[in-house]
Amino acid sequence: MSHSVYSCLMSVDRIQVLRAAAALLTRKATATMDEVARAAGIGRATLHRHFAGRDALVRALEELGLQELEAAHDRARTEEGPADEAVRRLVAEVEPVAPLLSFLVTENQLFEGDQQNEGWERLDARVSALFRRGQEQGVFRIDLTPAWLTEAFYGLVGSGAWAVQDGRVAAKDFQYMIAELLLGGARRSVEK
Amino acid sequence: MSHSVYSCLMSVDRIQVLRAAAALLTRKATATMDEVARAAGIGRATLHRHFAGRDALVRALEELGLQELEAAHDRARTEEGPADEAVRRLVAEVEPVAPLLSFLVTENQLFEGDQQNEGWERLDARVSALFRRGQEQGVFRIDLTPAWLTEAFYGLVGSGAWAVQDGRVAAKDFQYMIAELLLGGARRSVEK
DNA sequence: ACCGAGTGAGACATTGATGTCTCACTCGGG
DNA sequence: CCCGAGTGAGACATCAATGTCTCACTCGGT
Repeated sequence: MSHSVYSCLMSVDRIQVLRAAAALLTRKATATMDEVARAAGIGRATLHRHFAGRDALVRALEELGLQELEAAHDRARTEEGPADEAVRRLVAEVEPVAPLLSFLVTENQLFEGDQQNEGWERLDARVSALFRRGQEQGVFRIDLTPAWLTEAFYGLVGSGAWAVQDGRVAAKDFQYMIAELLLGGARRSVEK
Repeated sequence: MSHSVYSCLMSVDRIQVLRAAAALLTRKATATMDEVARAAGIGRATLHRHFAGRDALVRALEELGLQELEAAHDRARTEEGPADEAVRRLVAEVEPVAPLLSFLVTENQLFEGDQQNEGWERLDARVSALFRRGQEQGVFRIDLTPAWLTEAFYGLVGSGAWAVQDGRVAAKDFQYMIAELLLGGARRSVEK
């Protein structure tokens, strides 16, 4: 019995395999189970022993991503202080999960309504609440709905992840580019 | 011989089939050739007569999307006037192509380097030039690279298309939401 | 040294999409 | 009216990925 209780029903092996899978699928979303197995340094049979099938693998990745995003929110303490600063902290904490997030988002678009993991709703609610809080604080404009700002947040994080991956943006600029555009926009403003 | 010369080597039938395919694949990127055929109201055999295979179909859609995006640029006259107004015009003209654009972008991420259609480079260059022009005019901030602004533009248009499709944003707000966020950001500014 | 759980490699069967082909049918021009 | 190009429906063969199974091997604990 080599299993040991880690985090939440995840053995150490599972987590490592999942990380490798995430790293690969993030770059090549259509990767084969065989490719995933090789990338994780294990045999295809063993991969199947961990995850019943490709579907189960993606679900597990979804679970991992959701956990990490929730953790990012917690660390960023998005309920505290000025909303714009909270957004900056959130972008910073989300950066490591960005590629996985963008994979899951595009993958989710394929789940045409079947049954969405309720984790996304909770996450959406958290991001949305942040923007709403900012509006109530008078820090954010009220003519852009929290729902749209949430959507835009995901979109920009995804775009940023791809831009970095393809070398069109330096990795060190990731946080700045996203936070600045999201908060301040492209237009040059007098107040800075 | 029912073929007639339209636009650019495209018969009328082809265009109509492509439009139907775009409408479907935009919603369900993994749709079967059979589903595409049904959606276009033709038989699978006929679909194959028009497009050698799924690959050829996607390439044709890419070509269609590129043409429409170039046309949108032309109509928006992105080389004229203040850059921020040009961006607004561009967003407005791009709106009808947004779903197709977002499909092609996510699809392109799968073409891992094989051979990219050079049309994208030309398009990127055009968008990028617009932002660079804005910077030179002093209208846009210079600390966000044109490359990133271009990427963010695509990302926001894609996010907007999905948000509208899922009903999270009203279709009539599409242009405003994107242009305002891209230009002015989320933060409430004193100058308005 | 033995033993057994877990593994990797490979051999299958299965499934779903794809591509090709044939064959009636239709519809429009001659 | 007839003819033929183009079509839709369906019958295949093909191919790739998947899922399942077996078998020999390894390595850690005893």
